Amino acid sequence: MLFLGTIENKIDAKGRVSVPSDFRMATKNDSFQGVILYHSFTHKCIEGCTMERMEKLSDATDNLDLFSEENENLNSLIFSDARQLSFDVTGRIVIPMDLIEFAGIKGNALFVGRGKTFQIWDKAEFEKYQAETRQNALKNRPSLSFKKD
Amino acid sequence: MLFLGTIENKIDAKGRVSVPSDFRMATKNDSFQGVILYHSFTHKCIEGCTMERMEKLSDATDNLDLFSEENENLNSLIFSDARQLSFDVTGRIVIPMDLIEFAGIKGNALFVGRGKTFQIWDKAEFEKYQAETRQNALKNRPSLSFKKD
DNA sequence: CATCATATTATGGTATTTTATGGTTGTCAA
DNA sequence: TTGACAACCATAAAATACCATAATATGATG
Repeated sequence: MLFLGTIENKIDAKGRVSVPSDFRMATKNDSFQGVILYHSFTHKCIEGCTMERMEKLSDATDNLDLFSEENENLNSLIFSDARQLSFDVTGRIVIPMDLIEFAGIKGNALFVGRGKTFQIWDKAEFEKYQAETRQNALKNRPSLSFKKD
Repeated sequence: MLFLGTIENKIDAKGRVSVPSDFRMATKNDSFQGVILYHSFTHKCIEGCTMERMEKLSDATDNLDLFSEENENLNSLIFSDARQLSFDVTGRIVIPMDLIEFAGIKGNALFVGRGKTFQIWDKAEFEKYQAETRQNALKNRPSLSFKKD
């Protein structure tokens, strides 16, 4: 299953927030009932995925030379920064404060589906980002077509 | 299976509408019993497809590259706008209000088969669209015109 | 061919469950 | 002991499951 759609939920003072129902459903077949969060390398937002995908990433980096510089960087950048957050009984997680601050989130969190991954934005920041990139993305729209079905 | 034909069904006040039987049949072998809807990038209508197709699209654009901004923007545009809607026991879905408003649908929804995808139109809007494209087609295909004797 | 029976679909209304959210309490470790 | 954090209630609103019926198609039979 995929992370689809855009949902806005409130974050309380403790950083507690409901993960959208559809997003939770997207992980219901996984052994780990929760999500992995880490800061985005390209935008002012939090990125998230399933544990399953993290393991896939790990397998991909395993193919690199153990002592290569690349491997060192990837491991330190991705895995050291990632936190696993499990859902509580009502479907909430507690987002660590440093991630909330990194994304500039105040009060409300925007969950943005991206297929295999998702992002968590401050609403205002997301609108700023969209204004900048939407037209560019539309220009590249022809590349969206399938090569083969 | 393909989405074929054009069927008109009623939408109630909650946005609830029966998906045409033939369209439901087109998804009967999929694991997700429902459809994915998103707003058209080119027309005043809603577009739809199966979850299977979405996953194919995800596989095509997913390259595990955490640092590619282009990849990020592209994924955002498609997946952040998509909603997964499962059929209820009688074969209905609830179309989100913002999509209904985007397409200008009032009362009745026109399901238009397009093979691997389909569209949902307001009837009047669809007829307007058809009239426009017919004229364009005529303009661009002078070879169709009859010779006067 | 007309008519009746049956199955499927479409539609409307209501009841129940799920979700999101806030607040409180318990617990473990620094 | 106190501060951080997880577990535990409680509740309003929203979503969806449920039930009943109408409309349509399908098919059998005399």
